[in-house]
Amino acid sequence: MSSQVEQLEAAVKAAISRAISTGELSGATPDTITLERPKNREHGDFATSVALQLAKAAGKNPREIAQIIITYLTGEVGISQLDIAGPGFINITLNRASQAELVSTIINAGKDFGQGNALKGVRINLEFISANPTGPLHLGHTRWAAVGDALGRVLSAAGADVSREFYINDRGNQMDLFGASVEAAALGNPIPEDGYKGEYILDLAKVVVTDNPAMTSLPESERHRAFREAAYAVQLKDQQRVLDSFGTHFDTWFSERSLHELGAVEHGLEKLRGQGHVFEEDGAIWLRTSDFGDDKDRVLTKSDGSLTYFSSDTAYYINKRERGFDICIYMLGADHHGYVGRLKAIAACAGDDPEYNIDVLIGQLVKIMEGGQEVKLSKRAGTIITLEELVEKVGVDAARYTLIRYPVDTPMVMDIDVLKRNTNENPVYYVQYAHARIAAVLRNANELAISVDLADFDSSQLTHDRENELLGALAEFPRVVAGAAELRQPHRIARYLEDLAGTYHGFYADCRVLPMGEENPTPLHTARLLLCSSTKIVIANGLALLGVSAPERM
RNA sequence: GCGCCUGUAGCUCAGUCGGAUAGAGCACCCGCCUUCUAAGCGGGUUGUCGCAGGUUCGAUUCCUGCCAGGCGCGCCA
Repeated sequence: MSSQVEQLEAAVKAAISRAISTGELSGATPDTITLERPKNREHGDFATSVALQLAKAAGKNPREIAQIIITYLTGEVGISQLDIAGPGFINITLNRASQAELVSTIINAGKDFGQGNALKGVRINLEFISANPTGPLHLGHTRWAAVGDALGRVLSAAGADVSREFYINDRGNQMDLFGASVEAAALGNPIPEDGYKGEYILDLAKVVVTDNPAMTSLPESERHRAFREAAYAVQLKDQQRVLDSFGTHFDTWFSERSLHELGAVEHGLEKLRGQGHVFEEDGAIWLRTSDFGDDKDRVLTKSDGSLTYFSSDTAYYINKRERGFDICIYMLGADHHGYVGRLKAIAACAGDDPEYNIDVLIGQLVKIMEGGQEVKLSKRAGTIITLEELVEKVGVDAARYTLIRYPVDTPMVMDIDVLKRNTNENPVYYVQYAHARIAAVLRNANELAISVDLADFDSSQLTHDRENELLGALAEFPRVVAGAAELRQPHRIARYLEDLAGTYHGFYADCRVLPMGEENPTPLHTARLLLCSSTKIVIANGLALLGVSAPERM
């Protein structure tokens, strides 16, 4: 079923085409018509500036063009009024009753309202967080834990086939250092100079030794390995537990080691060789990424024969593509933005289109305030804030919502004190409150035995300005979801929900929903209840896209 | 030096695939609960959209240069 907006767009396009075919307009019909919801309500339900855009090609005054379009648009189903305003805007006012049919659409669709097919058939690999399994997840990972998960939900809602992936960097020096640190802690030895010194290392050591008391008496070479593997397993499990309780779930936990064990690195190298971008120099094997915009070429195999981290990256990308993903999305922190060029170059070197097959999102860093002071984060000093601590302080909903509501390219500051408050400074409550409020109204209606049956819905009852405004906001939802998916910006969902909640609160203040006192239920009561019900669905669907709960009571 | 991001109200930030009077929350002032959740609603005050040019009917939005802040530029992982 096409949405109201799509129908309107088609109608405007058709009107222009007809005007062109009769010779009243010259030029071509634009591919897309932009319809926007005017900020000023006197400008109708929708407005379009096509007439202004066509002015040049048509060689006519924009207002004249608008007039011509209007003559062909008059009489379209659902349109009640057409006006020309300002330099040549066409303001469209919809027939209220036809707009109110949206209520039926939403209620019939239920959880599916907002789902679209803009990305239908597209297989997307969404990789985020991808932390080393050498410590707890901290604030730096938290933004992606929330935003990445929300983006996954949004992309799915737009019809994409999404797989969320966590790449485990379980190979290399860092792992050995990590193992050695835990081992030293268990044996009561000093932690190695450049090892891991957080307090959690001591806790890990205890857990590992408790689980395997015999481990400390193994021969040194075996002991080394045993500690590393045991600590790795415990730490990874801990990360998985924390993410699970945060509501962020992965389809695949992909181990870097497994990439090597499967021979994917050699396979990737062969594939790149076949594409002709691999060369040898100074005893090392290089990928000529500079052919595709990277600053410099990158080493795959060092002159001592060992593999670079970059070689894993290339192998991993090729592996993803061979698993059938069309688009690989990478979500990286700002401190890794220097990787964008080489990641894109990998795709190009593999013969792919770096503009389509790979999409790198860079998230600016998150600062945290507590007690009016910025909390300085330093791994070395041991002042890290973990995801788990943040959730303990402010709760999952507030943490997720706050992290998602800002575009990721804005550096953000989380104020712990504000997030603990149940006030409007904490917009998640504003949105959730609207949902709980509607739930209360619906419960009361149920007690009063007022019909909320769509069969009793009379759309012509909804004539109040507030009702119209609310309907307009509800109608926007599918576009917002599609836009958030296309632009990879889940924060748009949050902003929309805040706007919708505000519109609902305004409606609630001015439009009594339930009968008062001895008053008998009328069709207006039923119509308004159904309007409430559809608003509740949209808020719940929106919050679900963010992984935030929609409470029935607050 | 090169590259990426940011600069919008007193504060924290939206908005910008070019559009009609630039928005929200907080803060400050004033109203609204003897009937649905006041975690709410309504009203008032606040801006050289970093600076300077350019593109055009129209620029906060696009282009160029500059200024300021953050981050990054390894045969590290």
